[in-house]
Amino acid sequence: MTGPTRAVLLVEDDDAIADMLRGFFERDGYRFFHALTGEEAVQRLRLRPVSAVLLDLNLPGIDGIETCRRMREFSRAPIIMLTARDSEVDKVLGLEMGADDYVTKPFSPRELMARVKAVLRRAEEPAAKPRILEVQGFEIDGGKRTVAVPSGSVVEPTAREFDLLWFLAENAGLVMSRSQILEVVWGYEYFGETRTVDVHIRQLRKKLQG
Amino acid sequence: MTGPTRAVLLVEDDDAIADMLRGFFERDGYRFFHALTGEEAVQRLRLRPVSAVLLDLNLPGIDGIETCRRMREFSRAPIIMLTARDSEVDKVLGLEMGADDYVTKPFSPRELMARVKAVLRRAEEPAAKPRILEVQGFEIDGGKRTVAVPSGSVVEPTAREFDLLWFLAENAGLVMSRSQILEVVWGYEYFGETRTVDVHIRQLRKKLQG
DNA sequence: CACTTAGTTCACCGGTTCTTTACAAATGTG
DNA sequence: CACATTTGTAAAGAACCGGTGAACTAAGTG
Repeated sequence: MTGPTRAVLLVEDDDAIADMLRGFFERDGYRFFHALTGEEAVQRLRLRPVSAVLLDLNLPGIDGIETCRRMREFSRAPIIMLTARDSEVDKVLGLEMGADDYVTKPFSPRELMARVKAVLRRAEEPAAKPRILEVQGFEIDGGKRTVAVPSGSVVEPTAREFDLLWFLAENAGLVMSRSQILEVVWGYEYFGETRTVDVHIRQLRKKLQG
Repeated sequence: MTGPTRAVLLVEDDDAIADMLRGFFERDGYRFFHALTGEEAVQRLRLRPVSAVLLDLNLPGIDGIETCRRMREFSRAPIIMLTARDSEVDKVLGLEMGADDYVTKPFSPRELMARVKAVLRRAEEPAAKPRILEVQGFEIDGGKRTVAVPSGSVVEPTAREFDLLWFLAENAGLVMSRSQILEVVWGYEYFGETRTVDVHIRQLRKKLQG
């Protein structure tokens, strides 16, 4: 779970389906973007890379296959296609076009999320390793999610606190605005107060001195 | 992966799928053979042994199950079945017939290749060494699938419980999220509730403190 | 069939964590 | 200095999380 927040881009013209999926993904800690058309999706993907694309094949305007092709011109993001049952033709076409997986409608949200996870895992596997950051005498253990402070004692921050510390330590020396921190640590779709950061910082300072 | 070139034999009556898979496998350094019918596949396998057989269940002429049976009469090559969704009957039958794994359609080529690799790996390490993990006074016996607790008594967890314990013990000290645990212990395609993990953990704790 | 066991899901509770808010202190600016 | 802006602190309520009992399903057994 360490590492950057995961984001998915859904390309789907049915708002009801999109809203439903948004719920599931956000509850699971993903950032969720929704594009109504293929053109919009391609444009979005150019602007902000995501961890995976969920691509409905039945789209107004350019269809899913074409969308997939255009995306593949510049992005290697995993693409999961959402297809109607039994459309074998589309399936083969889609896979040739560079899709990574398929889910046939109707699908359960859980199944879809499992596929997304499988795809992400495959993509992330080579790199995934528990790291340890050393900053100013602090040893921040991403595996144990603990911090060894200079005095010798070991602190166990809460989840948010640790994510926050990890982010700051990764970019040690760089000045980060509150909204930058919120974006990365809390997730891009978080609309909370920026002062929340202050409170967590304070909590961290308290825990890390001593 | 030292040794002879890896070769797979696909038994599949759909040329489009076959061509698509050929691309994936050959790009990955496999030799790729394609048979359209069960009879043809059996004959091929007699002539030239392969590292793995990918066997579509829906075949003209003799079906996948029968093909599998005939192959097993003379070959121990790993067989991966390609089945339509929801054909539980076939699945069980296939595994009883001696298949090593199965993949439900539609599948992603990458998923299929991952399965092939897994099967090959298993085949190459014939004697799965029964290991024993020692963590915090617990002796976890992967062969017997039992646990000797510090007090001296020996516990026999259920299958899931043991797999869960084994995974945690292998990564002793590391913090694992529920979804990480689900992915590894339950399997990548598991769609269940994350709280299931809690319940099994509780059960383990109960059994291990004694 | 009744009965057992394993596995999964759910609802609830109590404690922790997170977020917001309000205000004080510090800092910047004319 | 007077004022605005930013930062630190404390407290309180909301939201969340982990532990638990229990219901339920599925599979195996006598």
